[in-house]
Amino acid sequence: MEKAAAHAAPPGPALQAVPFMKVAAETDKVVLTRRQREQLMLIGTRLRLPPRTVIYREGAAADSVFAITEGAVKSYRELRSGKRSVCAFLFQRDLFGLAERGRYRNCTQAITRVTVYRLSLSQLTLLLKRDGDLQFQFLTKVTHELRESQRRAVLIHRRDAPGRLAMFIELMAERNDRATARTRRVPLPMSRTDMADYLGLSLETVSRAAGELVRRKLVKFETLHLAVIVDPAGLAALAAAV
Amino acid sequence: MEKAAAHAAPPGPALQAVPFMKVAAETDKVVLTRRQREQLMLIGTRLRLPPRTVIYREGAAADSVFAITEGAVKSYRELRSGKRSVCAFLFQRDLFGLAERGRYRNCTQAITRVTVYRLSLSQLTLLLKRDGDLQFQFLTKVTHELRESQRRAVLIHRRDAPGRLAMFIELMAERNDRATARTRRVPLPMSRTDMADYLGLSLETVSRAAGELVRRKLVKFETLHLAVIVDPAGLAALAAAV
DNA sequence: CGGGTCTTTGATACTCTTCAACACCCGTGG
DNA sequence: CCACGGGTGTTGAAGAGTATCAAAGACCCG
Repeated sequence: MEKAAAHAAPPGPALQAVPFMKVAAETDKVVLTRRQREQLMLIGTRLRLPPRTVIYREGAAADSVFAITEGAVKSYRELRSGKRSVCAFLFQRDLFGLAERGRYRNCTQAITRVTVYRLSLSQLTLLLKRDGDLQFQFLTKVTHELRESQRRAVLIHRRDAPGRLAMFIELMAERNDRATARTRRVPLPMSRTDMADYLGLSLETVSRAAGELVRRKLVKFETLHLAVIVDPAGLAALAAAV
Repeated sequence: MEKAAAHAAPPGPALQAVPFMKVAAETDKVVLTRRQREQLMLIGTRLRLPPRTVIYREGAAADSVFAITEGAVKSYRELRSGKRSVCAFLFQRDLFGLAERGRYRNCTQAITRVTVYRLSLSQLTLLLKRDGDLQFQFLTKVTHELRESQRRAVLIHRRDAPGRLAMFIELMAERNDRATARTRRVPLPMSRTDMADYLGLSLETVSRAAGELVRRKLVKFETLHLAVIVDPAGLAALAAAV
C-alpha cells in the first residue's frame, strides 16, 4: 500500500487519466515526469485544509486551478430551491477549478482533510503554452473528466434507486484503484446527503437503497463510510443492468 | 444572418468555447486563427454525411477526432436494456471523438445532414504538442464541454418533466447563438425520442411536457422541430426554478 | 455522558413509466 | 389524384417508484 503510493506520488501535483491512444506498456494511467511536477510546484502552493473547508464559491473570481494530492473534495451547485446538485467527487490526482470567463462555476468543499496544490492560473497558462507535453497531459486529464461526467449522466438514467447506488459504489471502487480489488472495501467519505445530491435522489431513498443492497447480500457496511462488497458479481450485474 | 456566418466560419474547422479568463474584448468565444485552421485542414478530411449516418460505434478503434462545421450530431450509448442514453447533442464548432485507450466510448450519429472535419488523431497529437496555442484552444474547448456536461447533470436533477424540457429548450436556444435572441425560434432537429433519451424521460412524457408548455403559453411549435418562445421570461423562470 | 448531527424507518401523495390505441406526416404506388 | 403503409408523435388509464413529511434511532465529538 505504502510502496505503491511512494512510487506513484512523489512530491508535487499529479494527474490521473486514461490516454487517448492505446499505449504499449500496461501503463494505463498518464503520469507526469519529475521535471513537470517540479515546474508545477514552482507556480503553486501546497495547502492542507480541514474537512468542510469551502475552497471557493460559485461566481468567485477565479485565479487558481487546484490539483488534489490527498483527500476528497466535492464540487456542487446551490440551486434556488435550496437543494444542491453535486457535480463530482474529486480525489487524489484530480484537477478542479477550471473557470469560465474568470469566474468559478461551482462551489467546492473539502469532504475529508485534503492536501491540494493551488496553481496560479495565469502562470499555469504560460507554462502550458510553453510545454506542449505538459499541456497534453492536462488535455488528456480534462477529457477524462468529461467522460466521467458523461458516465454519470448514464447513471442518472436509471430510475431505480438500488441500481443507481450499485453503480455509484462501483464508481467509487474504481477510483480507489486496486486497493478495493483486493480488500473489497470501498471508502465512501461523503455523507448520505452528498450521495443523494449526486445521484439525484432524496437522502431517504439512498438510505433505503443501501438497506436493500445489504438485504440482497451484495454489500455490507462496516461503518457508514466504509462499504464492503460481499458479492462482486452480483453487484456488478445490478450495476450493469441498465 | 449570412454576414455573421461568413465572418465567423471561414473554411476549415472551428471551435466554440468560453475562455478560462476574462478577456478584455467582448470576444466571448475562442476563435482559431486562420493559420491554425489551415494547419488543421492539412491533417484532416472534409466529409459531408447524410442524416442518420452512424459516424462511429462504441468500442470501435479510434483513429480520428471530428470537428463539426455544419449540422447536428448526437452522441449516445446503447444500454443492455435496449434503451439509449444520449450523452450530448453536438453542433457547429463542437468537437467529438475523444477516445479512451484507442477506443471510442460512445456512438455518434448524424441527426441532420452534417459537414465534419475528420482529423487524424496521431497527426493531431503531434500538431498540438508542437503548437501550444492551438492546443490551448483544444483544452479550453474540452473544458467547455465538461462544464456543459455538468450542467446537464444539474438539469437531470429536476424531477418534473415540464421543467426539464424548459431547460432543454433554453440550452438549445443558447447553442443557436443570437439567432434565437431575435427571432425567438429554436430549432430542435432531434426527434422526441432523442430528447427523451437525453432528458432521462420516456418519450410520452416529453410529449406531454411539450403540450404542457404550450398550454401554459410559454412556447409554441411551428413544426415539430421548430419551437417558438412565446413568453421568454416565463420560460426562463420555469427553467431556472431548480 | 450529553447534545447535536446524521441516518434510518414509516405512511401518504404525487409524478412518471408502461402498455395500448389512435392520430399524423410523408413517400410510394396504383 | 387518392389510397396505403411505416415511422413518429399524441393521448388515455393503470401501476410502480420515489419524494415528502414526520419521528425515532444511531453515531460522533466535546
